[in-house]
Amino acid sequence: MYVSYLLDKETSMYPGSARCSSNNLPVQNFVSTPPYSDYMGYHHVPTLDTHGQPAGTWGSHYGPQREDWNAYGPGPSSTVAAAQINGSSPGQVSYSSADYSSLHPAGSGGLPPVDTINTQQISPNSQRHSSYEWMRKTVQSTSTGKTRTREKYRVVYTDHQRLELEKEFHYNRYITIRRKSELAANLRLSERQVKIWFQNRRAKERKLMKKKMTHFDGSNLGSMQSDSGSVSPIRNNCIQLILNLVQFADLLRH
DNA sequence: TTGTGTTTTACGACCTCC
DNA sequence: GGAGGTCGTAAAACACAA
Repeated sequence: MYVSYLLDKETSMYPGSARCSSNNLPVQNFVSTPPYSDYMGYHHVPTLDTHGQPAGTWGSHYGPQREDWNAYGPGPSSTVAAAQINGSSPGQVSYSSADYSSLHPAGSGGLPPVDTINTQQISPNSQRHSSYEWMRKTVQSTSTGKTRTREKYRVVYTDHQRLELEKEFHYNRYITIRRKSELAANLRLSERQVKIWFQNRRAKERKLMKKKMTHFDGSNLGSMQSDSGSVSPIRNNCIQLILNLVQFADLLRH
């Protein structure tokens, strides 16, 4: 599920409704959030933004992060391998209860615990990924001689992970250290992954803005609607559904 | 089915700031 | 010196036309 992708009318990205229609995203995924009325406007708020959550609602679960995946050591890779064996995607790494409990103490608030959501249900990854040959690959070296991560060159984040990251991005283009820790713990990503995701997301937005500006310079207002010229009705319905759910969640919160 | 273009993770190089 | 920023890029994942 791509909230911003849907909201920013970037139809070149996953045109149609393949992802949207394939996700039976439960309502609880849409945690109470204000409408993204100011989206696309940069509003860097360097101060801590708890998004209306009482400070510390997530508890002190700043346990050992999977920072850098232990330098690609045996730890994460073993869990990834287990995920592969179980048929789940790398982005849906199943952690041992010990790992999970260290990151998710009972009663922690904030984002909904990932395990409350059937990730197999909300993510199409299980359908997308039929080949995990990369697991067997040895260390790859590019033409420049650079080595790449052997264990996991690139994982595909679950829709839930991306949704939460996107939501956070809507609040702030720049994530605070604390929010990064919270988000990483709740999404079971490393802080490094969260940081890089935000970097890439900002780069993407700059790219989109640049693209739209070039279209705008050509006084082609029609192109602002869609790069492909038309918007799928199903996609429009998905957008409307998401907006309705966000507003509904906001109403419930108040 | 396959070729091709796009998007998504992840990294390195380089820069700035504290 | 470390953290985190941008920028450029590699390569996997994905969508889609032919």
